[in-house]
Amino acid sequence: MPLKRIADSTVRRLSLYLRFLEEFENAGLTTVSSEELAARGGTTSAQVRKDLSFFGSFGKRGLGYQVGELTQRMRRILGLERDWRVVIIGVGKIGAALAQYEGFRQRGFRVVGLYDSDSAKIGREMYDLYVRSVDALADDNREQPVDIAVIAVPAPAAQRVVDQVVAAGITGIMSFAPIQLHVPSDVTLNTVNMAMELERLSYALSNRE
Amino acid sequence: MPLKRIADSTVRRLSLYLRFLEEFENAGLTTVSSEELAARGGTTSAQVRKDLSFFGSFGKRGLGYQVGELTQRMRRILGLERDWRVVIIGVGKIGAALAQYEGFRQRGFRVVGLYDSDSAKIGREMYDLYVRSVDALADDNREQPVDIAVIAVPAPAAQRVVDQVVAAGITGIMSFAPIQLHVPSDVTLNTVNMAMELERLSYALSNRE
DNA sequence: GGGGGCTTGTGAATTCGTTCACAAGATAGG
DNA sequence: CCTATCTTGTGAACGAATTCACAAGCCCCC
Ligand SMILES: NC(=O)c1ccc[n+]([C@@H]2O[C@H](COP(=O)([O-])OP(=O)(O)OC[C@H]3O[C@@H](n4cnc5c(N)ncnc54)[C@H](O)[C@@H]3O)[C@@H](O)[C@H]2O)c1
Ligand SMILES: NC(=O)c1ccc[n+]([C@@H]2O[C@H](COP(=O)([O-])OP(=O)(O)OC[C@H]3O[C@@H](n4cnc5c(N)ncnc54)[C@H](O)[C@@H]3O)[C@@H](O)[C@H]2O)c1
Repeated sequence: MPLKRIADSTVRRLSLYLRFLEEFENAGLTTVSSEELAARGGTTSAQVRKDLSFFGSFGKRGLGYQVGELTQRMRRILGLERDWRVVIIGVGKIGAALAQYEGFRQRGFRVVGLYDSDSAKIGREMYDLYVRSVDALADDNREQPVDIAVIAVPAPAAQRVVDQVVAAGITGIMSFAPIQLHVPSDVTLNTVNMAMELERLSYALSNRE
Repeated sequence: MPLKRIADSTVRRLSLYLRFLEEFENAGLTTVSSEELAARGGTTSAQVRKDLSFFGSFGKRGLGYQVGELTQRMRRILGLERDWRVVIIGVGKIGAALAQYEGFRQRGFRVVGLYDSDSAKIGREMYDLYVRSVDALADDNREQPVDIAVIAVPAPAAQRVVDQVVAAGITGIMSFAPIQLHVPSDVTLNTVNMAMELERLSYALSNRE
């Protein structure tokens, strides 16, 4: 739908707007202005309107936006009207936390598989799923396609695991390993690098006024 | 040291460069060019040189950069030459994963305290520390100042906890709660919002080619 | 010691993202 | 029906970040 490439910063804000809209919806409000949305998100009303304008024109001049309708539109734009089938690879400390995380399921990200290379874990039931060997991934994906693989293995193993995921035919990857990963251009990769986030904080704290 | 405000994107890249430099150091290389650094990080050599130029001029024309020296400089710039005292508030699934995470300590982020509001957890020893009540935070901080508080409590409790952290006099906060938090301007807040990251992935997958 | 080959450091040009500012609609009230 | 008020949607202006392009410096070798 969008005519030109949408900036990453815009997509992040859409995600925020959606959260605020859901709050407004829960609070029983039926209409909201760009000004009110902006106040919540620490941005400006012009920014909100510009962000939305890339995707169409959803409001009524003089009135604002219908909360229910805009919520629906945001969901569609972000691809949240469907369920996403997610597998977690590496059921260690962070993998286990993610497997149990309710916030994922709430947004339609369903964890449908856990994979590990540790034979002590393979075959065990954890969080209502049986942990499987990474070697089974390609076959499993053929049987029931997976949309997103979450990588939660130690950094030195991450590139190899990503290669296996790609070879299995999975085209969406979210990684928590603090390294730069390489994937073919038809695979979408998103890395959450907590080490980098902490270093960013360290920089900010070290260089205050 | 930097003459003007440094862009967030620049700081993120510095953090990447540091990681690559450490790899080069471990591999025994003594010298590196902006071209080589760029290749690793998926950026351009001009970008690398521009990023570094905000902080000084660290290379030798015709030769490149001394790996050891540049590593040192990066550490100093990012504020990683010292140890940071970190407390984790909310010892649930993600809080526990973070408390055990080696990647933090390796970079000088030392977890020195765990806090929770659950009386079943308070007083228990977990990961070599005794879990304490959040009410003790202000006193504890007076005794031994804390640099960074990691917020790992449920979203509805997060703003209240942040207010307690701020009241206790801690001025660096890293939050994992998927909501917009508000802090006074002398407190530095950094939020890692995994829900947003997943939605970003959802958007990208829904709008490919 | 001078020339050739590299690579840095940085203004200038360009691209990208945000903010401004206002015409175009919409509503409400007299 | 006309006016006052409100808020959207969007070109245009502005500002920030990236990329270009090249002079300046360094090393090596002949
Ligand atoms: N623990 C945290 O809070 C945290 C925070 C940020 C980032 N991370 C990153 O997440 C990743 C995992 O960290 P962790 O603390 O959960 O480590 P962990 O050691 O607790 O868990 C790693 C898991 O991956 C499995 N594994 C190892 N190699 C594998 C392979 N080739 N294929 C499949 N599974 C494999 C191990 O058996 C183990 O179960 C690391 O890259 C780490 O840097 C962790
Ligand atoms: N689990 C994950 O993988 C994950 C991923 C991303 C974000 N998060 C976010 O991290 C936060 C924690 O998630 P979780 O899954 O670890 O939840 P959890 O329920 O496992 O843990 C929450 C902990 O916080 C404690 N707590 C609650 N209120 C408190 C208060 N007022 N003061 C101090 N402690 C308090 C609870 O006792 C519990 O120990 C949530 O905001 C969640 O959205 C979790």
